[in-house]
Amino acid sequence: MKYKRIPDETIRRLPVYLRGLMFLSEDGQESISSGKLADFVGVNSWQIRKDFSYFGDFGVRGVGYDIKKLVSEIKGILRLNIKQKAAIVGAGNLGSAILSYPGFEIYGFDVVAAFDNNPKKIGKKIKSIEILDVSRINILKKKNVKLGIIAVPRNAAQEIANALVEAGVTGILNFSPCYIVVPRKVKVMTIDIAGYLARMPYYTLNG
Amino acid sequence: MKYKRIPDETIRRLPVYLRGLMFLSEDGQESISSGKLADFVGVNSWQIRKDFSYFGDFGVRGVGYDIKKLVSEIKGILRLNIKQKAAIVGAGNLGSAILSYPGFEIYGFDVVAAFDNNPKKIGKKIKSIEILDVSRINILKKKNVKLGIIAVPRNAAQEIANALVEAGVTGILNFSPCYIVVPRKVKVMTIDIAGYLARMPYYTLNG
DNA sequence: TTGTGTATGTGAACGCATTCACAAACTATT
DNA sequence: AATAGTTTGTGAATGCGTTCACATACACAA
Repeated sequence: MKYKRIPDETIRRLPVYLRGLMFLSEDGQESISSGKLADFVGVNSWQIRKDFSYFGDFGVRGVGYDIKKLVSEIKGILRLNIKQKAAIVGAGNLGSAILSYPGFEIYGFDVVAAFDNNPKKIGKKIKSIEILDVSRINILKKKNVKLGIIAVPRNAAQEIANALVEAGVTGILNFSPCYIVVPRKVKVMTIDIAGYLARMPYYTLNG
Repeated sequence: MKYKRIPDETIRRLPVYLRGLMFLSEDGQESISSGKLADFVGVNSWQIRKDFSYFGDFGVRGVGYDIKKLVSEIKGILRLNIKQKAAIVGAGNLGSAILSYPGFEIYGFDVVAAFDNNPKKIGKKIKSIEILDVSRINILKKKNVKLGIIAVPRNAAQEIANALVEAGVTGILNFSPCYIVVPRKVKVMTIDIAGYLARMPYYTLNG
């Protein structure tokens, strides 16, 4: 094989492959062809082969790919071998939903803190996590939490982002529908749920 | 100007521009330059100009863009002029959060039905929407609902998708972390929340 | 050991999106 | 009316990702 830079679009697809492969692995399967995997995860087989080719020779011609090897390799690339600590800010509807979302554990994420500014919520627990006042976000520094999830109304998002950065967070997953400014060293990913929905009519109503 | 096909990536950015512009409009502003808008929404100014150039001459050189005209044009392209009816399946944590998410209204979406398979939830209301049993999804045909939102555990997602398609839905927003198969005429957009998070360590831990 | 069937790996072609650079068009001022 | 200062609009260059086509490699059977 040849070592190449892994394209960003490939990185974007890796979690898709990963969850598919982990599912198959639990199901007892040991290897799978790019064609079968394609049907399972919804990506073209040639795209899958190209993607895998960026980081090694995992396939055996005539046979397919070794699932366990692939899982381990993808986890390594995404740095999911190490357990990641995360904190969530905003314990409203969306925040609570995210907090109790089962999907994070399979990737090795551990939500260790939750914050809100509503006095009624502070002190209560969700999934054994006590909700703290937002003014205490800086405890994340001590806890060595590097990942923050923002689920607050848009007008508070920038302020919360600032607090998170101040507390040493290097990655922010932002569910507020707005652009937030951070130092270059910090990575922000914004998930604009309403934005997805807003594109729907374009695709379904156009000829 | 020259009429060209609007690239898909431009379509993806339109909701971003739209919410920024609607915000500015409510704020009383009437026009804005690509540079200022760039700072506000987090997209390069040349990218903004290029994007806008695909669908008309809205700018005045030396001045900027007329916000109201832009808002109206973008809404037209995305087909957001007509009020869209949507239904949600799955009234768990995530479903409830989505149901009470304020962001959909601004784009003109109206959630008119909710479904769940948990007998304890059926009959209850969230935001004045009564939760119905999933077996009754086919009433969407009568209600003329074309947009379905799936927020159920992954093992139920495909089944629900089938029911939605059967009920005449042409667009599905899927929050379950799995690939679902539908007829070609139906558009599926999957939002894999955990997938976003899974990519975080790659960006924050790599040199 | 030879042949048949299957599936990978990858260079090359292609297509699409971003970025650049600058001419064109407007305002404001004197 | 002329000049200075902005800001748009867009052809061209660049860069990136997808798709294609096929040589390569392995399993299995006879």
